[in-house]
Amino acid sequence: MTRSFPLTNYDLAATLDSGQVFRWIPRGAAWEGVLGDHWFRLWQTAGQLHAEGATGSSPWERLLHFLGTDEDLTAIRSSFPDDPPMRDAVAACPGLRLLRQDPWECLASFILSSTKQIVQIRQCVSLLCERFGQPVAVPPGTAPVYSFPPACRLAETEERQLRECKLGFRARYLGATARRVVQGGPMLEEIAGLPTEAARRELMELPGVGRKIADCVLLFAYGRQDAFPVDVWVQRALRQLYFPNRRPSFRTLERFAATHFGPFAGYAQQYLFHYVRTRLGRTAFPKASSRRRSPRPPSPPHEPH
DNA sequence: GGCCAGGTGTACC
DNA sequence: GGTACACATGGC
Repeated sequence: MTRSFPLTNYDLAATLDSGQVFRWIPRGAAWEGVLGDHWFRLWQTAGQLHAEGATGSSPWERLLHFLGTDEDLTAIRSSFPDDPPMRDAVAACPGLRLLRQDPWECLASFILSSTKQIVQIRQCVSLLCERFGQPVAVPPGTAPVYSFPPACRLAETEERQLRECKLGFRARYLGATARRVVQGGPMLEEIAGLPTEAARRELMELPGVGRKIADCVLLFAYGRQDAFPVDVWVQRALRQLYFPNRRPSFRTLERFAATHFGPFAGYAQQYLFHYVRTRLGRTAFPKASSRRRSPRPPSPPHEPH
């Protein structure tokens, strides 16, 4: 059955294709994906979201929670620093949103993400679901889809089988983290109740999870909108947009990000990530050398008017 | 064929 | 506190 919901200030395509999630597939003007054990097809028209479920008992509330349709995006955007880079990034895609994902799926997916392109992460996640997930009900004529395999399923899977999903060296991390999550009982639920810094430390105890992946999980699954993942794209964005003609160290970028972007820094990060990835591209941002010093004395980064 | 990809762990200084 | 390198695989 299909239901419609009011929806404003929301760019569904950009949101589902912005590197937060890896299993939503465009089909014509719609997007198809799985939430838990439920298949959905989503599309939007002026002011409305349309959602088709495979059964009459689809979890609509969960879908809306996942999409974050209740979030006041205007208030969030107005908290951003009023500087040219942020204005450009927001103008490029004003309806970009953060999703509220399942922590395990998000954690496992980002363990696979290290030094992989997003298209390859999608492929790995898809293979994992096909081989170790459960079939999910779909409408007649729709290709079969599968749920994301739970930690207990991956914990008992041999590393060789994980590697066959093209995980490479990440297979060992995924298996080891799955076992830790299973042994830890409700650890992923308990993390939800911790302050952000304590939650980050807990996540970073898991094999294959460093600062960046921990921040992705905090931001994309636990709703910690002050978490600010700094990956290669965000490094490029910060260097080019805020430190042109300089060679800031990674540490400098982290310190800058921690203070510059305000209480919704993670949201600002997603706008910068999407902006640099879709509009500016890779070639505009040569990798900064960590050895060479700046040829000129440092000047303050770009300040608001 | 070389470089790069939503990094992390380890060894070393 | 840092820096260098290995780790798999595929796209461009």
